[in-house]
Amino acid sequence: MSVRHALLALLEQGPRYGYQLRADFEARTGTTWPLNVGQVYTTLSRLERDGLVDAEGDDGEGHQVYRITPSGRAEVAAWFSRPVARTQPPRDELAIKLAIAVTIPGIDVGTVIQQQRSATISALQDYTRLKRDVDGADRPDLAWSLVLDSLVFGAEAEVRWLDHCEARIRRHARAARPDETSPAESTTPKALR
Amino acid sequence: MSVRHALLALLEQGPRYGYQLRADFEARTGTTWPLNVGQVYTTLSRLERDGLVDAEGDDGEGHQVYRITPSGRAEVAAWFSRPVARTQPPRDELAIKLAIAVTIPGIDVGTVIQQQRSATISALQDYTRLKRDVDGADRPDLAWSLVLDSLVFGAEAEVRWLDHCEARIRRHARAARPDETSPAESTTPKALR
DNA sequence: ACAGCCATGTAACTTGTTACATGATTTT
DNA sequence: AAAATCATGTAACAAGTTACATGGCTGT
Repeated sequence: MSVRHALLALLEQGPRYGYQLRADFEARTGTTWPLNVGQVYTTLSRLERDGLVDAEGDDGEGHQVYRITPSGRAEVAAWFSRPVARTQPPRDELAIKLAIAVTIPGIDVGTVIQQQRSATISALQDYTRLKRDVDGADRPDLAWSLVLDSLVFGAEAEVRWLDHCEARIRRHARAARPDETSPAESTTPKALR
Repeated sequence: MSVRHALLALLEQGPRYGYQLRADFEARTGTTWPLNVGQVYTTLSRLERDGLVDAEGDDGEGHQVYRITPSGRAEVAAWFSRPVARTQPPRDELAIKLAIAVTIPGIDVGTVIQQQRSATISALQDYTRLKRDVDGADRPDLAWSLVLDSLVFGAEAEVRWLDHCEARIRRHARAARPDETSPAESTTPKALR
C-alpha cells in the first residue's frame, strides 16, 4: 500500500495529474524506487473507485487532474498518525532464505552468507556514492537524502546480521559435531508420527 | 516471491503435502510470519502450473503429495546462489512516509517520528521476550532464533534512523529559518513551467 | 526528419491474502 | 458429544508491475 498512500498524500499539496505525481514521488525517493508511470494511472483509478480522489476534467492545458476528497484526506491523516505496524512486518526474503538454508542439508550456508555480504557491501558503496551526489547538489534534497540514509542504515544492519549468523552457525556446528547424532528434525504434524 | 521460493526450497527435503509445508515453514519462522494454509495450496498450484513441482497422487494415507522437479531444483539452486538484490530493494513504507512528510506542509514530522519510535521500541521488546522463549525452549530452534535476530537488528536500525532523521530535520529547520525564503519547490516537469 | 520526452491510458499478468466450504480424525 | 486440529481446496480480490498503444510537442 506504499504507492497508494504515497500518491494520495502527495495530492494533499493540491490537485495534480498523473505524470506530475510520478515526478513528485521520484523527487522524494530519487532513483531508489523508480515508479512506472503506468502504475500511477492504475493507482489513481483505484483511488477514484474507492472515493479517495475525484477526477476533475481538463485543467485548461489538457491534463486530467485529480483532487483529493474528504475521505481521502482522512485516510492520509490516519496513515500519518498510525505507525507502520511491526506486528506483522513484511516478509524478509533474506531472513527466510537463511532460515531455510540452515535447515536443509546440502545447502552451503557459508557461501550464501558470503555472497550476500559482498552484494550488500557493494550496494552500500553505491548508496554512499549516490549520497555524495545528492547532498552535494545545487539544491540538496532532504527527503531523498533521508531515504538514502534509511537504505544505508538497513544495509549496515544486514551486514551485521550476516556476521552474527556466521558466528552463531559456527558455534552451533561446533556444539553439534561432538555428539554427531542429530538427524534432520521432523516437522511432520503430530498426527502423522 | 518469498513464499513461493521458500515452499519450493522446502520440497528439496523430499515430497511433502500442503499442510506439512506450512508446518515446515512455520517451524523456521515461528509466529513471525504466519502463513495462511490456503496460500500454500494456491502457491503449490502455481508451482505445478510452472513445472517446478509435480503433484503425485495419494501417499497411501490420503495426502496429496508434491515432488520437486528438476527445473524446480534448478530454480532453488539459483535462488540460493543469487544474493537478494539490493539494486531495487522493496519499497520501505516508513522511509516513503517520512520522505513525504518532510515535504508536505501541515504534517507534524516530529510527532510521526515519535509515534513510530514508540511502536518500534515496543516491537523490539516483544522480539526480545519471544527470543528468550525460543532460545530457552527444550530444543532451541536455530532458524527461528536467527529470524528473530534479523527482526531485532532491523528494528534497532530503524530506531537509529529515526533519531538521525530527528536530528537532521532540526538542523535543517534551523538552517532554513534565518533566511525564511524557501517556498515549496515545484516538481512540475520542465515543460510546464 | 527523427529522436526523445510529455502525457494518458489499458490489458494482462504476478504474488499475496483471506474467507469460505467440506470432511476426517483426534482430544477433551 | 463437542471442540479442536488435520487436511484440501476454491473463489474472489488487492496491490504491484510491465508492455504496449496512442498522440502531442520539442530540440537537433
